[in-house]
Amino acid sequence: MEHTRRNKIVDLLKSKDFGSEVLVKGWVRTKRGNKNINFIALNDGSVIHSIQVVVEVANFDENTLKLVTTGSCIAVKGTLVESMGQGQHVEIQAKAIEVYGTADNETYPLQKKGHSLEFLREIAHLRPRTNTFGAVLRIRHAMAYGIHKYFNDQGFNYLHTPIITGSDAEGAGAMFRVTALDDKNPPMLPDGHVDYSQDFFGKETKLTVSGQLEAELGAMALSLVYTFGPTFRAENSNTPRHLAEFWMVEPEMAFYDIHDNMDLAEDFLKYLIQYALDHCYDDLEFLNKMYDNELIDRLKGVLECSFERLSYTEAVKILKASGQSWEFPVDWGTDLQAEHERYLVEKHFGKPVILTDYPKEIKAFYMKQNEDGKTVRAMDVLFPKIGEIIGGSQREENFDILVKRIHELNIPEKDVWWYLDTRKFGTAPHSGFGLGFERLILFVTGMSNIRDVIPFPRTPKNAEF
RNA sequence: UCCUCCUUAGCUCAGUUGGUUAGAGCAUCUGACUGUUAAUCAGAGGGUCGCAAGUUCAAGUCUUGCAGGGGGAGCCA
Repeated sequence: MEHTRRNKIVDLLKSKDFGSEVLVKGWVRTKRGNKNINFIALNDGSVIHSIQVVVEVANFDENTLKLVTTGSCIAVKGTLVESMGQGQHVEIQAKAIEVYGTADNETYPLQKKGHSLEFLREIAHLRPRTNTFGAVLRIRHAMAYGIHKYFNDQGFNYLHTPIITGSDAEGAGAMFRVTALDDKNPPMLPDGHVDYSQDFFGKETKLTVSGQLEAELGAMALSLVYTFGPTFRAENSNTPRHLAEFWMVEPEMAFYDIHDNMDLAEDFLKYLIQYALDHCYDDLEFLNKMYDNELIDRLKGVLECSFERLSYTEAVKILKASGQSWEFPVDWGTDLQAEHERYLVEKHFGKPVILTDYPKEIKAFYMKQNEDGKTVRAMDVLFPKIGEIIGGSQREENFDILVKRIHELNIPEKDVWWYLDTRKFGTAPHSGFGLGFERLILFVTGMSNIRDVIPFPRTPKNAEF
């Protein structure tokens, strides 16, 4: 049995090659039947559907069949036939079964019946074997591939930015420290602080919160670059939209202004959603049926509309004129709250919204300042259900203005000298944005908790598996 | 981190104003059934009621603390 190439279930389910000999290997979802005939639903993860294996009990060793239980892993050699039953077109008449791995029914946690997502989070090592997580993980893969394909086709270069960083300049949140010092007896300075000059890198280092600053360095040579890698935030965020370890996509484009940036963001998101509909329809259909009846309609809706683009200032006017009562008051100069963003996206416009030109005080130092002296060329893409999916901006390319802003915010110039050098030598107008990969997967799958769209979520108080 | 709700069988949950031996469905096990579709039917086993303390003649039920989880908020992607 080992020497024959196995057939993938995704291919067999589409096959009309009845009578051919096939070999399938996978995990048993259910076995049912009577003392004469058994039906095994076998899944190998190649597709959400299982294939039905028909077993004439008389032809098999009773002890072998006893080991074929929900969760066990088996290989089946048999004949592909047209199904006599109602639920499927093809099935396999089994000739030989080899059990690779048993799964004790008394202790195997996954049942034939549905489980709560909360319970499955506690057994994240086994949840990929469920229909739901199979679907989510296949979609996640397709989106990762689609991202690379999109940027490659557009002439972007995939730039690997560092995971370990010595700069704390992004200001995107609390960071995890990286150290090789003895945690029981670290070298100390006279002032009582740890002496990181004796650490592995000779300075204090952290896990990155963003690859953007380094991506800008790449864009100042290759014109079009993007990063796609893990990102870490040590914030104590306990929400269905935050992870301590997540994946972020950050394109950075020389010679793009804020409008080019918005065009790219919109086209990029639509491409990915179309890619999911084209390549993951079975999985989307399952998720649409089981979790979110409006999922596929919502995805198609995004493709059909053009994103509403307006300035922060205009948004504030709309919110003030809305007559809604807010938990947090709307006022020019304060950041918009989730309730405000939701109103704009879900009630007022009923489609994705791109907000631009925010007050500079509530945005990062590197964003390009407008002539009004008050706002910066930021752009946030807001999506229904999940809120901010993309945050980006045109970058400040003027050396003097950027240095002045850095001083205003008390960012040590010595930490970002290399970043400032790009504005000193051959500076160029440029733009970029960050897409939270898991937030994209949330939107595309219709899942409602970000912990269910990454295989092994890292959140406060949880680094299991 | 804040607000709020939850924690009872392997899973999902019910459990009345505090009162005898804590229930159901599914799962598991045993048996029946010649093609099933979350198979069906019959029977059986399965519980430190999250942990700790308190109130009470009596606590799954009331109080306090702790832990874990859900939802909302903040931080953000």
